Amino acid sequence: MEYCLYKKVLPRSFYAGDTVTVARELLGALLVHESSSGLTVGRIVEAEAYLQGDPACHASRGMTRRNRVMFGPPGHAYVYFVYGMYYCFNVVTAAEGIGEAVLIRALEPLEGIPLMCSRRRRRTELCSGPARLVQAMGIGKEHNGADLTAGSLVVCAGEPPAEEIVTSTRVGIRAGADLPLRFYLSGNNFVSRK
DNA sequence: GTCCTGATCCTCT
DNA sequence: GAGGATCAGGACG
Repeated sequence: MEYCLYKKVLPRSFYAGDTVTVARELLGALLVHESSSGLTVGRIVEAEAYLQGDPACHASRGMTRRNRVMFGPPGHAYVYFVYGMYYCFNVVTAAEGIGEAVLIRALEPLEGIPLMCSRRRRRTELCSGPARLVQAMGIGKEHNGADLTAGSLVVCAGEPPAEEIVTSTRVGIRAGADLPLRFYLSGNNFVSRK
Protein backbone atom coordinates (compact mmCIF):
# COMPACT_ATOMS: atom_id res chain seq x y z
CA MET A 1 0.00 0.00 0.00
CA GLU A 2 1.30 3.47 -0.79
CA TYR A 3 0.57 6.81 0.73
CA CYS A 4 0.94 10.10 -1.11
CA LEU A 5 2.47 11.49 2.03
CA TYR A 6 3.46 14.96 1.09
CA LYS A 7 0.23 15.84 -0.65
CA LYS A 8 -1.82 14.94 2.39
CA VAL A 9 0.24 16.41 5.24
CA LEU A 10 -2.01 18.49 7.45
CA PRO A 11 -1.06 22.17 7.20
CA ARG A 12 -0.11 24.32 10.16
CA SER A 13 -3.44 26.15 9.90
CA PHE A 14 -5.14 22.88 10.88
CA TYR A 15 -3.51 23.08 14.32
CA ALA A 16 -3.91 26.79 14.86
CA GLY A 17 -7.58 26.73 15.83
CA ASP A 18 -9.56 25.62 18.81
CA THR A 19 -7.80 22.75 20.63
CA VAL A 20 -10.98 20.73 21.26
CA THR A 21 -11.88 20.94 17.57
CA VAL A 22 -8.37 19.90 16.56
CA ALA A 23 -8.53 16.94 18.96
CA ARG A 24 -11.78 15.73 17.38
CA GLU A 25 -10.57 16.31 13.85
CA LEU A 26 -7.34 14.43 14.48
CA LEU A 27 -9.38 11.24 14.85
CA GLY A 28 -8.92 9.32 11.60
CA ALA A 29 -5.75 11.24 10.69
CA LEU A 30 -2.53 9.32 10.08
CA LEU A 31 0.65 9.60 12.11
CA VAL A 32 3.57 8.79 9.81
CA HIS A 33 7.17 8.25 10.88
CA GLU A 34 9.84 7.53 8.34
CA SER A 35 12.84 6.43 10.39
CA SER A 36 16.14 4.85 9.44
CA SER A 37 14.74 1.46 10.43
CA GLY A 38 11.59 1.83 8.33
CA LEU A 39 8.19 3.41 7.85
CA THR A 40 5.44 3.15 10.44
CA VAL A 41 1.94 4.56 10.02
CA GLY A 42 -0.94 4.57 12.46
CA ARG A 43 -4.47 5.94 12.33
CA ILE A 44 -5.32 8.16 15.30
CA VAL A 45 -8.30 6.68 17.14
CA GLU A 46 -8.03 8.33 20.58
CA ALA A 47 -6.91 11.79 21.72
CA GLU A 48 -7.23 14.16 24.69
CA ALA A 49 -7.28 17.96 24.76
CA TYR A 50 -5.20 19.91 27.30
CA LEU A 51 -6.22 23.55 27.55
CA GLN A 52 -4.77 26.69 29.02
CA GLY A 53 -6.36 27.26 32.43
CA ASP A 54 -6.99 23.54 32.72
CA PRO A 55 -5.28 22.30 35.91
CA ALA A 56 -4.20 19.04 34.24
CA CYS A 57 -2.37 20.87 31.48
CA HIS A 58 1.40 21.10 31.90
CA ALA A 59 1.22 24.71 30.76
CA SER A 60 -1.41 25.75 33.31
CA ARG A 61 1.18 27.38 35.56
CA GLY A 62 3.07 29.22 32.89
CA MET A 63 6.01 28.47 30.72
CA THR A 64 8.92 26.38 31.97
CA ARG A 65 11.84 24.73 30.19
CA ARG A 66 9.89 21.49 30.02
CA ASN A 67 6.66 22.79 28.52
CA ARG A 68 7.93 25.65 26.40
CA VAL A 69 7.17 23.97 23.05
CA MET A 70 3.50 24.03 24.03
CA PHE A 71 3.70 27.82 23.87
CA GLY A 72 5.43 27.78 20.50
CA PRO A 73 3.82 27.70 17.07
CA PRO A 74 1.17 25.03 16.44
CA GLY A 75 1.83 21.87 14.47
CA HIS A 76 4.87 20.82 16.47
CA ALA A 77 5.44 17.76 18.65
CA TYR A 78 5.54 18.03 22.44
CA VAL A 79 7.18 14.88 23.78
CA TYR A 80 7.70 14.55 27.52
CA PHE A 81 8.99 11.95 29.95
CA VAL A 82 6.67 10.47 32.58
CA TYR A 83 6.95 8.05 35.47
CA GLY A 84 10.67 7.71 35.02
CA MET A 85 10.21 5.26 32.15
CA TYR A 86 7.92 6.43 29.39
CA TYR A 87 7.33 9.17 26.88
CA CYS A 88 4.05 10.67 25.70
CA PHE A 89 3.45 12.37 22.37
CA ASN A 90 1.36 15.53 21.99
CA VAL A 91 0.53 17.84 19.13
CA VAL A 92 0.86 21.56 19.90
CA THR A 93 -2.29 23.50 19.04
CA ALA A 94 -3.65 27.06 19.19
CA ALA A 95 -1.77 30.23 18.37
CA GLU A 96 1.82 30.86 19.39
CA GLY A 97 1.91 32.07 22.99
CA ILE A 98 -0.97 29.83 24.06
CA GLY A 99 0.04 26.66 25.90
CA GLU A 100 -2.37 24.04 24.59
CA ALA A 101 -1.90 20.59 23.08
CA VAL A 102 -3.58 17.33 22.16
CA LEU A 103 -2.27 14.09 23.67
CA ILE A 104 -2.40 11.19 21.21
CA ARG A 105 -3.49 8.14 23.23
CA ALA A 106 -4.01 5.38 20.68
CA LEU A 107 -3.40 4.46 17.06
CA GLU A 108 -4.67 1.74 14.79
CA PRO A 109 -1.49 0.27 13.25
CA LEU A 110 -1.53 0.46 9.44
CA GLU A 111 2.02 0.22 8.08
CA GLY A 112 5.25 -1.22 9.41
CA ILE A 113 3.52 -3.56 11.82
CA PRO A 114 6.48 -6.00 11.98
CA LEU A 115 8.71 -3.06 12.93
CA MET A 116 6.23 -2.00 15.60
CA CYS A 117 6.24 -5.56 16.95
CA SER A 118 10.00 -5.65 17.19
CA ARG A 119 10.15 -2.23 18.87
CA ARG A 120 7.48 -3.27 21.35
CA ARG A 121 8.65 -6.87 21.66
CA ARG A 122 5.11 -8.06 21.50
CA ARG A 123 2.44 -8.69 18.91
CA THR A 124 -0.61 -7.15 20.54
CA GLU A 125 -1.46 -3.78 22.04
CA LEU A 126 1.13 -2.17 19.80
CA CYS A 127 -0.30 1.36 19.94
CA SER A 128 -3.16 1.24 22.48
CA GLY A 129 -1.83 3.70 25.05
CA PRO A 130 0.24 6.88 24.90
CA ALA A 131 3.54 5.32 25.94
CA ARG A 132 2.92 2.25 23.80
CA LEU A 133 2.38 4.16 20.59
CA VAL A 134 5.47 6.25 21.23
CA GLN A 135 7.46 3.03 21.51
CA ALA A 136 5.88 1.37 18.48
CA MET A 137 6.36 4.43 16.28
CA GLY A 138 9.97 4.92 17.33
CA ILE A 139 9.31 8.37 18.77
CA GLY A 140 11.67 9.71 21.43
CA LYS A 141 12.63 12.85 23.26
CA GLU A 142 14.60 13.91 20.20
CA HIS A 143 11.24 14.61 18.58
CA ASN A 144 10.29 17.19 21.18
CA GLY A 145 9.71 20.37 19.23
CA ALA A 146 9.76 18.61 15.83
CA ASP A 147 7.70 20.20 13.08
CA LEU A 148 4.83 17.88 12.17
CA THR A 149 4.17 19.59 8.86
CA ALA A 150 7.59 18.74 7.40
CA GLY A 151 10.28 16.19 8.12
CA SER A 152 10.35 12.51 9.00
CA LEU A 153 7.48 12.65 11.52
CA VAL A 154 4.27 14.11 10.10
CA VAL A 155 0.50 13.91 10.45
CA CYS A 156 -1.48 13.29 7.27
CA ALA A 157 -5.15 13.51 6.46
CA GLY A 158 -6.94 10.16 6.47
CA GLU A 159 -10.36 9.07 5.36
CA PRO A 160 -13.11 10.69 7.42
CA PRO A 161 -13.83 8.14 10.13
CA ALA A 162 -16.89 5.95 9.65
CA GLU A 163 -17.15 5.48 13.40
CA GLU A 164 -18.92 7.93 15.68
CA ILE A 165 -16.84 10.10 17.99
CA VAL A 166 -17.34 9.37 21.68
CA THR A 167 -16.61 12.06 24.27
CA SER A 168 -15.50 11.09 27.78
CA THR A 169 -13.26 12.16 30.63
CA ARG A 170 -9.49 11.93 30.44
CA VAL A 171 -7.40 9.05 31.69
CA GLY A 172 -4.81 9.03 34.45
CA ILE A 173 -5.20 12.52 35.86
CA ARG A 174 -6.59 13.92 39.10
CA ALA A 175 -6.95 17.64 38.46
CA GLY A 176 -9.58 18.35 35.84
CA ALA A 177 -10.64 14.72 35.84
CA ASP A 178 -14.28 15.61 35.30
CA LEU A 179 -13.78 17.58 32.09
CA PRO A 180 -15.09 15.96 28.88
CA LEU A 181 -11.90 16.38 26.89
CA ARG A 182 -11.17 12.83 25.71
CA PHE A 183 -12.35 11.73 22.29
CA TYR A 184 -12.22 8.32 20.62
CA LEU A 185 -13.78 6.38 17.78
CA SER A 186 -16.75 4.30 18.87
CA GLY A 187 -16.27 0.56 18.70
CA ASN A 188 -12.67 0.79 17.55
CA ASN A 189 -10.66 -2.12 18.93
CA PHE A 190 -7.43 -0.14 19.19
CA VAL A 191 -8.70 2.44 21.71
CA SER A 192 -6.79 2.13 25.01
CA ARG A 193 -9.89 2.13 27.23
CA LYS A 194 -13.58 2.16 26.50
C1' DG B 1 19.11 21.21 48.55
C1' DT B 2 15.17 17.63 49.65
C1' DC B 3 10.83 15.70 48.98
C1' DC B 4 6.90 14.28 46.38
C1' DT B 5 4.16 13.51 42.49
C1' DG B 6 3.01 11.94 38.08
C1' DA B 7 -1.27 12.87 30.97
C1' DT B 8 2.14 4.86 32.34
C1' DC B 9 2.92 0.13 31.53
C1' DC B 10 4.35 -4.44 32.85
C1' DT B 11 4.49 -8.36 35.80
C1' DC B 12 2.99 -10.78 38.82
C1' DT B 13 -0.96 -12.76 42.16
C1' DG C 1 -6.13 -5.83 41.31
C1' DA C 2 -1.76 -4.32 43.27
C1' DG C 3 2.84 -2.81 43.23
C1' DG C 4 7.29 -1.78 41.17
C1' DA C 5 10.25 0.51 37.83
C1' DT C 6 12.71 5.03 37.69
C1' DC C 7 13.51 10.21 37.07
C1' DA C 8 12.48 15.22 35.91
C1' DG C 9 9.88 19.12 37.33
C1' DG C 10 7.96 21.84 40.73
C1' DA C 11 7.04 23.19 45.54
C1' DC C 12 8.96 24.28 49.42
C1' DG C 13 12.64 25.89 52.82
